[in-house]
Amino acid sequence: MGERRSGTREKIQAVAVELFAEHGYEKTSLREIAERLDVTKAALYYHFNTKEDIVVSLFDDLIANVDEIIDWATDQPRTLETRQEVIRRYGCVARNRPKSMMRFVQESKATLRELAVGERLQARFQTLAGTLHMPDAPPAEQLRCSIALLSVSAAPFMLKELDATDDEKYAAGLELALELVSSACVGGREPQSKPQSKERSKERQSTAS
Amino acid sequence: MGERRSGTREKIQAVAVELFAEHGYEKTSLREIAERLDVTKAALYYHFNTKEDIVVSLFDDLIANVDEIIDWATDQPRTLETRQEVIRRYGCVARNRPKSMMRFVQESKATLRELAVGERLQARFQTLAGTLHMPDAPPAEQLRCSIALLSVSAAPFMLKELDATDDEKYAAGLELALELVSSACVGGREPQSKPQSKERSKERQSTAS
DNA sequence: GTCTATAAGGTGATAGAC
DNA sequence: GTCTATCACCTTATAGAC
Repeated sequence: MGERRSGTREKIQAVAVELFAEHGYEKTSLREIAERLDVTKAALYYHFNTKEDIVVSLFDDLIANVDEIIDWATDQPRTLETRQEVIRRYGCVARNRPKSMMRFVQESKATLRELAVGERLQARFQTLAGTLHMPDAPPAEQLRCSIALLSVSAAPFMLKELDATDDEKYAAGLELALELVSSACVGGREPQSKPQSKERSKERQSTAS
Repeated sequence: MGERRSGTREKIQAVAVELFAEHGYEKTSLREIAERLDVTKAALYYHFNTKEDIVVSLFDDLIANVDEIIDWATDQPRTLETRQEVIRRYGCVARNRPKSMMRFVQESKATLRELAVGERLQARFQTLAGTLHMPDAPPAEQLRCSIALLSVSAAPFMLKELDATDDEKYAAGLELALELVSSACVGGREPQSKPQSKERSKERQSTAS
């Protein structure tokens, strides 16, 4: 289980995700990736069978990590605490990868949709968002949850023009995301006679960063 | 100024934006567009000089409409009312075009970035978001404003899985967007001693749809 | 305005030497 | 593991007839 490999595979992945995020998947040619690594195109084919396989390999552990969050959330009571923890965990997962990865996911959705691994990703995000609200929650509620996930993972490149550190931007995304899931009503209807309403008043500090 | 043309140009645009949004710009070939219209590739080149020109033409009046909102907002006092009106107007602009257009903008950002018209678009959105907060607003505040614009224009395809009409989804996006710009603090610091604080307590009805 | 025919170029991918 | 050389394919775009 040691690093017995030369690490070329990982270098290919790192360069690829960077170029895919910046210029898009289709416009990034294997020639371009190879040139950046000072190898030839053919060398890439020793490590990956196809161009698409590079993308698939990129998202393998992201998907696994999201699945872990989903599994955890499914076993928890649907409380405010749980929703906040889902946001925090997803924020950690997003932060623990190259920034360009979430950027690729967010800014090349049309491409990823064609790639089948994109469908898998999309399904996970859908399910993850589903853990943040009741199944029959109203549209605005469901939208709020999807946007909370976006906020906690996409802040650094949504605030690209802003002069601040990535840390500050991630913190801002987390702050907003927590606010979004906290103002959410738990059930499908207005939260006025539900027993869950006991959780609805103990928050409102930001816990940013 | 009448419709003296055969309308082929408009048909090309309509088909193109649909395919670009669904499969992405690069993966949509001119052959594919032509086939859908039962013409040949060469016919497209009578109406547009290049493939990129089709995209440019697509966004011409969207950009013009956004500019109008920016111009209007610039002349207004930076009040809550103004911010809400910006959201409403942008929501109208987004609704008044094919749904696939905003989808293309949101889901093919990497591609559009390479297309130069994408840079123009992006600059407009940046400026429009800037009208929703003070120049030195904290990161979370700026993020909230960007996300409000996203919410009001992207709800129908962000809620793709949801079983509801587009009208309901647009309404949900508007509701959330208004909430986001309403909970925003006006200045760069906490709103406690600013004179603008008089506007900060007359809202909190949703005015959805 | 639309067609047929074709040019020019880049792409993903493979074969086989080292 | 990486190379050279090559392939088949598809693309955008153009020329010129009708």
